[in-house]
Amino acid sequence: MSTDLTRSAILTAAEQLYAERSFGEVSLRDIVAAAGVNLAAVNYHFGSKDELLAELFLSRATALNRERFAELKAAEAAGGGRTEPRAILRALAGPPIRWCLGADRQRSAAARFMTRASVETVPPIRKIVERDISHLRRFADALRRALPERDEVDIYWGLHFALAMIRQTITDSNRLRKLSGDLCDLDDVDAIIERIVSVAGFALSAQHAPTGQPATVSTRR
Amino acid sequence: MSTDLTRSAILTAAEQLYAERSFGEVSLRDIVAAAGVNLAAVNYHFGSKDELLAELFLSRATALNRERFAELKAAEAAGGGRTEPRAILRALAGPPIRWCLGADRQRSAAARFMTRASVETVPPIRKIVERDISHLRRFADALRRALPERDEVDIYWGLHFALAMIRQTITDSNRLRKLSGDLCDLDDVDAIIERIVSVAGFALSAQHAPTGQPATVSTRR
DNA sequence: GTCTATATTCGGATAGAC
DNA sequence: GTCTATCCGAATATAGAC
Repeated sequence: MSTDLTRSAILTAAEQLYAERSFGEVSLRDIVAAAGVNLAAVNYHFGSKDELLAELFLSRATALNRERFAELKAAEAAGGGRTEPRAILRALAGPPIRWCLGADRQRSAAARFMTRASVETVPPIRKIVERDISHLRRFADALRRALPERDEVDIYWGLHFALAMIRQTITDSNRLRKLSGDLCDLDDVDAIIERIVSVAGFALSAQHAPTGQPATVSTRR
Repeated sequence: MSTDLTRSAILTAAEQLYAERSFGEVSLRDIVAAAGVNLAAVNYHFGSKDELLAELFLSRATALNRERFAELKAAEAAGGGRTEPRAILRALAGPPIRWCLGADRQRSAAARFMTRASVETVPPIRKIVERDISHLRRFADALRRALPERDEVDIYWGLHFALAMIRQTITDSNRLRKLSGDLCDLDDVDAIIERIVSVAGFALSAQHAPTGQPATVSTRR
């Protein structure tokens, strides 16, 4: 391990390419060209293309989860007995949105890479993504404890929608910018996070009429 | 043209395979095997793999847009001068969600194929997807007319989030089912559409605090 | 229009020198 | 650990018989 320059050059180059094109469309030759290393180095360091992808994904997923959990724990600690649901949502949405829209280019690539990889059907990724459900469960549990009076179904749908907005904002922020004629400000990262938190919070907390009727709003706090 | 059985067999087989695996992972050999036709038939009928994909995507996108616009026009006609925003959102979310979660297997594959294809980086698709922004603009305009007092920015973000929830529900309904321990009922399609409409309606209509403070809800209707 | 057979390209992986 | 050269399989595309 240690500080292997070749190794990390491959990882960062692969991440940047995978952020914009799918797994099948990026060849090892593309990667080594971008990294400025030799073709054989990939197999030497990682064994195969699949294993390179798996290691990259696992590494980023671990880092993202660490950040999310740190914020979740902080929110739970700050809330004492009853954690604020919006603080939980903020711990979920904050890290990936800040990664994607923040100034750090590598972090931004990492966020886009991860959302792209999460729909990839390649075996090594599927396995890791499925294991990732357990991390979501931590957030679901936190929300259930924070909103014990709510129907569990609303909690899960709210989580589902929160993830939807996070993903869409990571993958399609450019379309939003174009569609809005640059009206939507994608530089104010905190405002975007609050917007997602606000909408997801509504999804969690409001009554959603089964059919036809408009939803009524239960004001909390 | 006419009723070419081979042609349509290829299209439906390709659609079903693309619904579950990405473009690069489905070979022409997979497609012709599933369709029960000869390998050379693809190039004879479509010219190339890319052109097959493009024709398939264009065909489905056209059908989906037709359905969405029919509902949009009906909503606008029913509303007279002032169209109900939720009816507009229903015209956006209803067709794809019904396709995906309804009983028609081919339609379901079509919905999943389209969301998968829309993130594909292959040239023929990119072109069509980008042209698709104009269809979204129709919905954005309808919402602007329906909510003239709202900040345009909220309209665009609401549309963005609506598309996010639609996409996530199409691609990740299984994860939701698993995460919720089968609590979330994915068979009640109308209830799901109403839930999306409800949350997207909130995104459109409520104040989203710039930072920190909880959002306040403006009750409509 | 449909088939078989084949040309051609491309990409992942590896052998073996240094 | 790094390089060159090469192998091998897979997949698209096509030529040409039927």
